[in-house]
Amino acid sequence: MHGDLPGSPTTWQAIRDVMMRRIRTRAYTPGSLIPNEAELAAEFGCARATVNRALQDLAASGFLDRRRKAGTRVMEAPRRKATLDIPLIRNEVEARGQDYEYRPLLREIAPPPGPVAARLHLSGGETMLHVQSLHLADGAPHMFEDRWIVVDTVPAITGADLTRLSPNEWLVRESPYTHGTMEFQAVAAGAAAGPLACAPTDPVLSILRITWMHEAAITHVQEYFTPAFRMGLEL
Amino acid sequence: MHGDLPGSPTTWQAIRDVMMRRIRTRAYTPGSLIPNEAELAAEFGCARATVNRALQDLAASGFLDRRRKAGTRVMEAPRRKATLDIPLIRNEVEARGQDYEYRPLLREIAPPPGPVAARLHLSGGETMLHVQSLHLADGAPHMFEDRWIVVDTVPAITGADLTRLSPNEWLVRESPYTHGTMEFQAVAAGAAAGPLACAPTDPVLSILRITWMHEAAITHVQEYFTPAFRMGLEL
DNA sequence: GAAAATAATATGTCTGCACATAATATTCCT
DNA sequence: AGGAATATTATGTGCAGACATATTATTTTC
Repeated sequence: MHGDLPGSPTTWQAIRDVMMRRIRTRAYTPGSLIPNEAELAAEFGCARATVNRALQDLAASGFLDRRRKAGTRVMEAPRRKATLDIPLIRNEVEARGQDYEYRPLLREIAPPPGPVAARLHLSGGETMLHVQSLHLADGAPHMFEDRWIVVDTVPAITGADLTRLSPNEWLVRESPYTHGTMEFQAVAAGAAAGPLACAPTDPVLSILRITWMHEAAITHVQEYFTPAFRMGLEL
Repeated sequence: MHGDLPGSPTTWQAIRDVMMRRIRTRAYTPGSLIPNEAELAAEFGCARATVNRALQDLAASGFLDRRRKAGTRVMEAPRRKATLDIPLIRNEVEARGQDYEYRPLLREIAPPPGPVAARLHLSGGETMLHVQSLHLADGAPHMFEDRWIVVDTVPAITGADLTRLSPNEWLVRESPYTHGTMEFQAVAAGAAAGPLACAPTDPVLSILRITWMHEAAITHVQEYFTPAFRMGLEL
C-alpha cells in the first residue's frame, strides 16, 4: 500500500494533493474513515503536523469531515464549493481582451422606492443617491446597472466624480463593507432593454447585490447583463 | 499601538480575525505593507509560526498579497470571492423545509445532438444515456433537468435504477470527477415550459454543467429552474 | 441496569528551532 | 560606472514535543 510518493518532497501541499487524488479516485470512498494523522505521517515519512496541515486544507475545502476522537472521513456528498470571484466589470472585460468603457446615464438624489428601502431596512425617508450606468465591451452594451447608495452611510459619495469612475470602483476603493448578499435570477430585460439594446422581453441574467457596514446598509445594485452573457466558473 | 487583545487566547484564528478587522476597518489600508511576522508575533505575544498560519489563511482568501522579502500587503481590490456551494437539489430543497420529490420523465439510449457532442469533445457516434427529470419542492415544479451521460466513461450507469434516485445523486455517489465547468445564463423556458408549468417565453435561470474524468467527458446537464427561483449567496 | 466517573484516542494548536527560498540591498571588482 | 558576487531580509515550511479539547469507550458506583 505504498509506492505513492517516489522521491517526492514531503511538503504539506504534496500530501494534500496525494490525498485529494485518493479521494477523487475513490481509493478512499465517501463516508469512510481514512487513516489517522499518525499513520499517514508514518506512511509519508513526515511529521504529524505536516499531515495535519494538509488535511486541514482539504477539510476547509469541504472534502473531508474531521472530528476529534471520531477521526477523519471523506465527505458523503462533497459539498462542491465553486469559488466564484466577483471581479470589477472593468477587469472582467479587459481580461477577455476587450475594450472597456463606462457610460453614466443618470445621477439623482431621491428617496428610495419601497422594495429598495425594505431590503436595506430603511424607513423610506432617507436621502439616497440613485445612479444608473452602462458598461460596454468593445463598444457593445455589456451590463446595465441600477444602483442606490445610502448617503448617510457613505457621505463622501456625494462629492465623488462618477463621470469617469464607476460607482462600484469608487465604493471598492473608498468604502469597505462587512458583509453582503448576492442573488442571481433570470428576468425579462424590461426597462434595461433600452440601454442594453435588446427587446424588453429578452431574458437577461440579473444580479442583485446588497452590501453592509455592520448594521448600516451601503448600497443596493441591480445589474442586468446582456442576453448573450454567460457567467462561467470552474469546478 | 496595543490593546487589541485583552486577555484573548492566541490561536491563529483569533489573530486572523483581528487582522481581518484591521483590514476591513482600514487600519491597514489597501496596498500598504503590514508589519512583518516577527513584529506581529511580538505584538500578539505568540510564536511567528502562529502569525504565519493566520496570514496564510487571509492570503488564501484573497485579502493579503504576500511575497518573500517584499513583505505582506493588503490587496488593492480584494478580489471578492463568493463561495457558492452546489448542493444536491434534494438537500437544497429540504434545507428550506420543503418536501422534495423526484420524477423521471424520459430515459433513452441515443446519439448526442451536435452541440452536446461538441462540448464534450465527442465525435457524435457514441452511445449516450439521455435522461430528463423534474425535481419538485412541496409538489411544485422546481427544476427541470436535461442530461446526457457518456456510457463509455460510466458503464455502470446503464444498470442503475434511476426511477427513484436522480442521476445526479447516482453520479455523485458512484462516479468521481476530476474537473468540470459551470455556466449560468438566462434563457426563455422553451421546451422546459411544460415540465415547469410556465410559459415558453418566461425567463428562467439555467445552469449548464459539464464534468470530466481526466480527458473523458462524464456528463452534460442543462438545468432549468422555475421562473421565481433566485440563487442566493453570501459575501 | 442506569448513571456517573474515568480512561483512551484523534484531532487542534502552540512553541522554538532550523533551514529553504525568493527578492532586494550592498559590496566588491574591474 | 557597471556588473557580478555576496549579504540581508521576509516569508515558507518542516520537525519534535507538549498540552488542550472533544468525543467515544470503558469502568465504577449506586
